[in-house]
Amino acid sequence: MPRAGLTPSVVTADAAAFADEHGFEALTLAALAKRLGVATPSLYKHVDGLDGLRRAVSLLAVAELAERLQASAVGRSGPEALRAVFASYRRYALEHPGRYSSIQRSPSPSDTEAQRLFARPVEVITAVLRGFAIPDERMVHTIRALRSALHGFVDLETRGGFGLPEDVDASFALLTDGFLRQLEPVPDGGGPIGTGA
Amino acid sequence: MPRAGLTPSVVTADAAAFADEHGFEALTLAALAKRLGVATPSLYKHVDGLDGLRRAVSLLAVAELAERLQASAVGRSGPEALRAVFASYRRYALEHPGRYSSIQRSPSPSDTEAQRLFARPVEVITAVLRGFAIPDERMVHTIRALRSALHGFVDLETRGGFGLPEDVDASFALLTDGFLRQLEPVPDGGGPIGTGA
DNA sequence: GCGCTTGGCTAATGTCATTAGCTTTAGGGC
DNA sequence: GCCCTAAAGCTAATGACATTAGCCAAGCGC
Repeated sequence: MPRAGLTPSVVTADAAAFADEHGFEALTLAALAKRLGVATPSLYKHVDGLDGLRRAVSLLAVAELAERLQASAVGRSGPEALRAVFASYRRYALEHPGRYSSIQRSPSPSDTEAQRLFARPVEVITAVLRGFAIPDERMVHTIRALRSALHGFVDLETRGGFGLPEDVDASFALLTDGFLRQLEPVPDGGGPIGTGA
Repeated sequence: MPRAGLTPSVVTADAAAFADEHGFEALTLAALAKRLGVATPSLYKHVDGLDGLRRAVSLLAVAELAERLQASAVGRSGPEALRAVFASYRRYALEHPGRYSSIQRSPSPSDTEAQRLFARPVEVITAVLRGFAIPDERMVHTIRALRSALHGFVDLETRGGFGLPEDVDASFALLTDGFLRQLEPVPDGGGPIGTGA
């Protein structure tokens, strides 16, 4: 019998694709093994059980998300950057609902690798907000408000929490505008957001 | 062997308590049966399997939440009512994380009973927002923004998504203020929110 | 060509959900 | 007070998964 050519990356990537197609809840070792044409226990050679697989998918997802956010902010600043980040955050969740769902379980504090990766999207957001005139003592609250609005909207949308599906784009635009209106933009703040964040 | 005296209500209430203590994910027929001192299959006399149990808990939770929101809005209007609703929404989620978690899976469109109950919290919010000068065409977007902010914050908080646990109250106060600032309150709009909503 | 690492397999165990079918409780009608 | 029946609870059996142990062969390094 020829080898299947699996590696941790291949398994994780396939798991992410499966989660996007069938939901993160439906991601199971048995289902993934079937998809890969392999017996279930074989997966243990590449990932550390179901928990390890879930963790791997969430790390993949959060890294991808951070990358997207970063990319959308590069070369932009202030409101323009914030709009871009909002839009790409939402787009990522809509394109990859299973992956997005996977990052909703916060990693254990002892998992420093995961902690590091999970911090990245927040860092991008923080960097973008530096282009606004936000007093230091309010910064953390503002970041939380931003994350809340963004996550809340996307979570409700991806779960089908909004009754009418038609003008969700308009709702999101209004949310974005509303958030921007709360920030006092610096006339022309720090330059564009670079790669360093 | 004497009877355990179970009923659908008792089973559901205990399931809700279990979910609050151990998380909605951990709610399992086997665990609940053990808690009730009964064999697992016995539960089928009262609830329709695991899915039925989850549904029952979510209906219980969403009804309780609606009641809380309603109660906090009664006798108040405008910003005062909105603040009260924000606060009681968050309090419910913090006091009953398992129940709150249970209402995050939106019911199937064919489940009209669930649809009806799930609409109630939104109706309370809608009633409160009527005390503000919001143009009709913006109402649905505003409701969505409000739900997003509220749900997003509470979801992040209950999942431990905020790094520093200390001044979360301050963050929530800021979120509430920020949202209110976006609404143009009617000088003295429609009276307080009544029981009919 | 040889051997060792390692990917993949089968077998076995344990947990959980679910169904079938039995037993006994306990309340209502007499 | 006594039976009779609906229903509460039980045990047994099945099937999906996750997980562990231990076997075997593929294919790379020499």
